[in-house]
Amino acid sequence: MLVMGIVERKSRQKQALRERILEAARRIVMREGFAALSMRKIADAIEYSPATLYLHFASRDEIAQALCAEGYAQLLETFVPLARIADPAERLRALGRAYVAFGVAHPQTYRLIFMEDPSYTGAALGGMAAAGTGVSGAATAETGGVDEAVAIPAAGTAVAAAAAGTTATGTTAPGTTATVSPASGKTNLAPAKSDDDPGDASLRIMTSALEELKAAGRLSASMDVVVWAEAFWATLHGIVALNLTCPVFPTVSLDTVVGVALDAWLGPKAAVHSPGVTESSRARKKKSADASAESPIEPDGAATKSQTKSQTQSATKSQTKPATRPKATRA
Amino acid sequence: MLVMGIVERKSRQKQALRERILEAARRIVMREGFAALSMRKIADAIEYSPATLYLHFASRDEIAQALCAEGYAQLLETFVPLARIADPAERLRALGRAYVAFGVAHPQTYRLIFMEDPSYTGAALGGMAAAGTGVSGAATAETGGVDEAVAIPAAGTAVAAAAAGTTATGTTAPGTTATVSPASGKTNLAPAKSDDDPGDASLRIMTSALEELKAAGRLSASMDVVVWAEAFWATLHGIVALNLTCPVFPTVSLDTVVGVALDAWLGPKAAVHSPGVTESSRARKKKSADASAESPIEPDGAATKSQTKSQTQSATKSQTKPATRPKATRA
DNA sequence: GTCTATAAAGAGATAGAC
DNA sequence: GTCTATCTCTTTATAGAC
Repeated sequence: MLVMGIVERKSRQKQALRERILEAARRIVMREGFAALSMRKIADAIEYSPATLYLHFASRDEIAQALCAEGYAQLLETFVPLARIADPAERLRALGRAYVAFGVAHPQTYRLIFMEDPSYTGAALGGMAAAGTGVSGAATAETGGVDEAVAIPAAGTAVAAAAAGTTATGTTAPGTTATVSPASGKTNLAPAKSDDDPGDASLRIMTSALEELKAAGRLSASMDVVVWAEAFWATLHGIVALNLTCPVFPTVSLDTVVGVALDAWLGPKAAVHSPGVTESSRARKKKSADASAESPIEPDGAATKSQTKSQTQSATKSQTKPATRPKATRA
Repeated sequence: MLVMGIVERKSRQKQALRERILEAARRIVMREGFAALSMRKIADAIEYSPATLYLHFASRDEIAQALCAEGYAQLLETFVPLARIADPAERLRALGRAYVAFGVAHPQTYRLIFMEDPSYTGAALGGMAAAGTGVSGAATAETGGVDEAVAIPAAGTAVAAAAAGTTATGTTAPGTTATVSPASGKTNLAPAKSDDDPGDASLRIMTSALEELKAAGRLSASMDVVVWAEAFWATLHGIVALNLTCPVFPTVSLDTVVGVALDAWLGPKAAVHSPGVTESSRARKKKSADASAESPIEPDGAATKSQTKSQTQSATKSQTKPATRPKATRA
């Protein structure tokens, strides 16, 4: 039974190196963007030869997907505490603000998981995919189809599991699925929702809030929850994405834009109907940026926005078109 | 005076080749994505040597920016006819739908101009940049700052100019600024709005509609037009961007999501207040996808969505990580 | 398990002949 | 103006010695 221990030690060592690889990869992505991630750079960073990496990951892509999984878990994590907010509308507001704050705080991570490659983005959204399996037919337009009747306990379980396995800095959770294929290994993996998928869990947090909103009569009964949720998400994503890509996007403060968007979807604080409002309460105006506690945050490691811009840019290009830089050689 | 003619002929020939280069580049981008664009590929396509390209463009980047300018003009073009819609709310709805339709119909073009590189995205948005010059301070939060008082004729002029020089298929307009630096050569280029900038023109179309809306009392008087416009844009961008990047994004029909989003911002057809509604008219529900005339469109050249997905993906990777593909060699 | 060395492919950009 | 030839540099991934 001694060999057992040796085997385990070796296994631990192997795991440890795997961690180091991911850690280095994560740092590179955060500093220089995903496009600048190369096997060589990782190898240099951990002071191993490139060949060694292939003993732990079959390809660069597999590393990328592992990073994505981390990113999703990290995002989900920021949602978890907010799921306890009693009022569903306020909960959705908080989720929205947290979502944007996350994107702005971790631009490269956000880019990686939501703006880079469809296969990366799709990896953690298996649940949605399974539900709305078709491409864009008028399939689930009725009112159900997806997880209309999800109970919050289910979401809570999944959330807790995902959150537990992930540290605050985003280290890979042992239980987190790193590759795509063996999706769960926990419950059924083929047909419906994979149940411990971060994307799914987030979706459930949102839809359950929406269900409550609807049940409370604050959302038009005729509104399809899924449609609303997707449009709402798109709005948030648009704000983040533009902010990351368009140099001049929020001409005004980001908080202000987010506030207006939340008002548009949830009403200026009071009761909600279609996505409408009771027109009385507009004493708030654009001062809706009161929850500014979570907005001025340190970016991934890239400093403030204008810096992030040029930095990201040069970094990106240094890999998209890595070659030559002959001016440095020549001039 | 004969030499003049010869000079002109040569100049025409040079221009023609420049066109051919851009045309080839455009085709490559549309088919395989921007990441797959390389000088060699262009050279092969037009059957010239790579070196020749450098007589017309200083770098790959310059070609990319020329393509961006085309893309912006192309997008602006789709807006022009809609600027004549009388009702400002309906006009904004139409603009929104057209925007999304454009993004879906020309995924690679949209990616290039709005999702790729901040410098590309920023190139055509000089007007906005000039106005809100700072990065994100609470600068223009008051109510003006940008072009609050723009008249529609001004926009009309710029629009006409841009539209005239650009054919339906998106061929480079002779008058269109290809490089970044010589922004206009027409009016003042340094301080304020460059006036013939597509991004600016589009912005003006939108803000003027908003001004009318506000003047008609259908938009809360306290609402900052610029903020509203930016949030509205973000929503549309989010819908397009998610659709292009997230394999399963619109679980339901894209039109439905767009319709709900438009309702959220403009109200379900009737009068508008904050971004609210009169709660009466909800006989429409999600049947708001009546203007579906412009939605089922042929994509850039990439077929339907699911195909676009995998295709884009492999194409993208074929340049981001172009090397090796040794399985093909080996297996 | 880890390394060295290298294959195989591609990129952007330039020098200099014609 | 155009091409050939080349430089410099990058990448992923593997083979085989240790």
